[in-house]
Amino acid sequence: MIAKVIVDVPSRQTDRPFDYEVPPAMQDWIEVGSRVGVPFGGRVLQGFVIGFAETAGIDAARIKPLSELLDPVPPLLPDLIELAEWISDKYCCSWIAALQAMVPAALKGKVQRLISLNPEADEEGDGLTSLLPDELADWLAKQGQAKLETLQERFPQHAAAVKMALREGLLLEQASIRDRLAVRKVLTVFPPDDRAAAEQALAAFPARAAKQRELLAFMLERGEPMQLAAMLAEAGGSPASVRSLVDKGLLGLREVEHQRDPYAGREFQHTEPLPLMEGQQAVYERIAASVSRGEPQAMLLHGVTGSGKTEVYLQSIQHCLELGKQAIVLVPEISLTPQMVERFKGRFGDAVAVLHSRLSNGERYDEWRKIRSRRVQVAIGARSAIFAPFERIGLIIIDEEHESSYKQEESPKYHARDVAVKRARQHGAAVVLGSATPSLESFAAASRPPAPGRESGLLPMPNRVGGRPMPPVDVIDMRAELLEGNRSMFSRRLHAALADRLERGEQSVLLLNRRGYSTFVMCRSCGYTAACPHCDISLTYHQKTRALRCHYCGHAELAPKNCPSCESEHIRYFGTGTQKVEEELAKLFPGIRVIRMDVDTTTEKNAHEKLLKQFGDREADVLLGTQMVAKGLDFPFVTLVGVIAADTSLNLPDFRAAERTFQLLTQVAGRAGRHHLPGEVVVQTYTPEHYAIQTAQHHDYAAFIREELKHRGVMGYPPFCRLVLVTMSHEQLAQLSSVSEQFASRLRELAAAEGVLDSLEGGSKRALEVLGPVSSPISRMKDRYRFQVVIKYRGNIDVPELLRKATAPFLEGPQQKQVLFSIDVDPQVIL
DNA sequence: AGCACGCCGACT
DNA sequence: GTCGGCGTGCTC
Repeated sequence: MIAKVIVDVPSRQTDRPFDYEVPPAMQDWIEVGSRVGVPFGGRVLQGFVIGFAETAGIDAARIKPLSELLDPVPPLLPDLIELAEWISDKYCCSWIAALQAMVPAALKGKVQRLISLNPEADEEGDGLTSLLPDELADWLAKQGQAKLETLQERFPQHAAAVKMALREGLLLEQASIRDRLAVRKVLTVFPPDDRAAAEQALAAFPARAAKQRELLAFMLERGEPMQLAAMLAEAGGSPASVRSLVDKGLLGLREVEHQRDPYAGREFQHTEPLPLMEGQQAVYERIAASVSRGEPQAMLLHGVTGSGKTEVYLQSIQHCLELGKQAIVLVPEISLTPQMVERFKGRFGDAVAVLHSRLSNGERYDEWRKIRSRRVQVAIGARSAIFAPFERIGLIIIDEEHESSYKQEESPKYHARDVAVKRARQHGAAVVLGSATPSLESFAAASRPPAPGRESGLLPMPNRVGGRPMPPVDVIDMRAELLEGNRSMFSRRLHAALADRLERGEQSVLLLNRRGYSTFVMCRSCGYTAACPHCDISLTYHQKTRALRCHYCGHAELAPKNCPSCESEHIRYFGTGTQKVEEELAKLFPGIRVIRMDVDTTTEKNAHEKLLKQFGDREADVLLGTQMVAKGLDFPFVTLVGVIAADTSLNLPDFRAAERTFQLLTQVAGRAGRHHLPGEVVVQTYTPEHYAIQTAQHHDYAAFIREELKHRGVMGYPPFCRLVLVTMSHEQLAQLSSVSEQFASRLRELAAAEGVLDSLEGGSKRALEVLGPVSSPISRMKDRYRFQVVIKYRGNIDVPELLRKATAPFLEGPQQKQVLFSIDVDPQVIL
């Protein structure tokens, strides 16, 4: 039997299955999805089995056997192997990158070399064994085998002898894959097996062994195993006293597998399904019916903020579980807050696994294993939770589906929404995309007339729970404020509204809608800005270390006191802006309590949650922050939302700028007046006439979509076409320029040969345009210049295949001199 | 990615 | 004359 294995080497040349012989002993254990150790080019590597064959595709003499099977239960399932192939094809990434994205990092095995004595050495009696230092040989004989590193540490002086012994076969080296982090083991103390004997011994204990006596008595009374650390903390004593009790055979001490549960010991208030409102009920029934049918279907749940989407999710999942199927819930990382987790844990208790980026590798591995071992039926998590290894998925929910964080920016550059649709097709599952502000792509897809006999995929929930009105939105023209002599960053309207909330003891949320979060350095006298010497980008200032750091390559330098260019002292560090707003607030409203949420205040672990909790407990009057305050917060005493400068995101040179602004304004406006107190929203802007702001003001998604679709149609952007961004990079500008030109023209030739090279403005069903090459927005990174080509196309065109053909000639020859190609299918940002 | 095999400079 | 530089190419 031959196993087809993808080896863990991130290189284009090895991105294909390699054939290995399956040793007979492994045959009943190995499956598609198994993780194996394989000999590869003189060393042992990790790989994944993607299939089997009777015979190998190459000369039988070259086939090697698999060296080990790494897990009794394969970490991947055949459907995920198939999905990995689909991802590698669609997103032009290596197979191994796609596979690796599906398993927790803890399973990325490392090679470990084990050294042992060769029992057959010196049978000829040539005396070679005497060359091995006795202390080393004795130690090894006792150990059985040892890690190479341990050997090196212990016998640094015997390097030559060890090398010789390995060469001569006195020592054997065995390479093996060890997980980065296996199951965590905890030293656990066990009460005596023989109670009577222990009690006797206790009575006979010498008086000076008081501590041992005490410990033994403690364990006898407890009668059940206890973690060593916990026991010592509770009963006092030292590990030595435990050790001697163990040596006397009175206590047991063993390593026990410890299951980490980040939510252990936390009580979750159990909740019952709430009665659904009319609008919710209709949507629920549609979803439930779809889950019951078991046919793949994607639906767009378009529900305004506060319409009760989460309750619909919960009951739909309930229905899915009752059918004996599993459910996956994706939420943006930022809204995976304790509030959210609580709602799911409260309804489904221990049937939920939670996967988010704050987990340690070990914790994530444990949550993942709960899924793999069928101990849970619901997985809730960020983007990568779409790969939860369930076997019968009935429902996949993607909350806030318009969020750009569903697109992974590193390879594999997949979009969780598209992967979800593919995975649902494999399982016959329903996909529910939920949003108050659906992406244009999803809206367009859901609005297409349904196939005959099928219902539309659009599920509207236009009303808020309890009939609460949407908060009124005031748009303030900051140009007029300035004309009338108000040079403050707060309009008179916002100032008055804030004063009013303070007086009434209600809370406010202030959003500083700034691009990025970085702080940069500029000289006010000559205009010098600190830039990275390796990248075409400003350095960001880090308060803690007083260092200037490059976000892209990690370059760091000490922040200068004087301008390096003109020696002036007028060098200034420009913060996120939130600091400035905070200062201004303190000046205008003495005694105001402000919680600032930006990169500076949320770098610490759990800082995010802590700050939100403080705000929820009404320890502050104002929550001031960047985009992160816009999402998913639900605080009853928030009655004012202020947006300090709505245009900053509008003016970005990106085709989604208007969409992002509309989404942000709508989301943040939805934070106000969610409960009994009525809310209001104040939006400050320099372009009040812009349709994104106008439509957000009137909570009019339909009007926004109409206008935005018009623009996208004229400009030729999604959803009217699809995009692929190809970025090329090289140290030498001339070489890059030449290759990128050749690549673009080759791409055009290939498209023309396929008969698809055509302006998108023409009426043909299949059309493809190649734009560029042009310099990338970040024109140099890590000492490499960057050029990009954008492909726009519509219709059924195999662009990945086209790209494979187009890049092929540039991937030959010496690799180090090559132009590097990076392909981003459906990019979020092209600028 | 590594590791081995293969052609040209500074050493015993 | 050899040791070793890392360029190039392969890994079932």
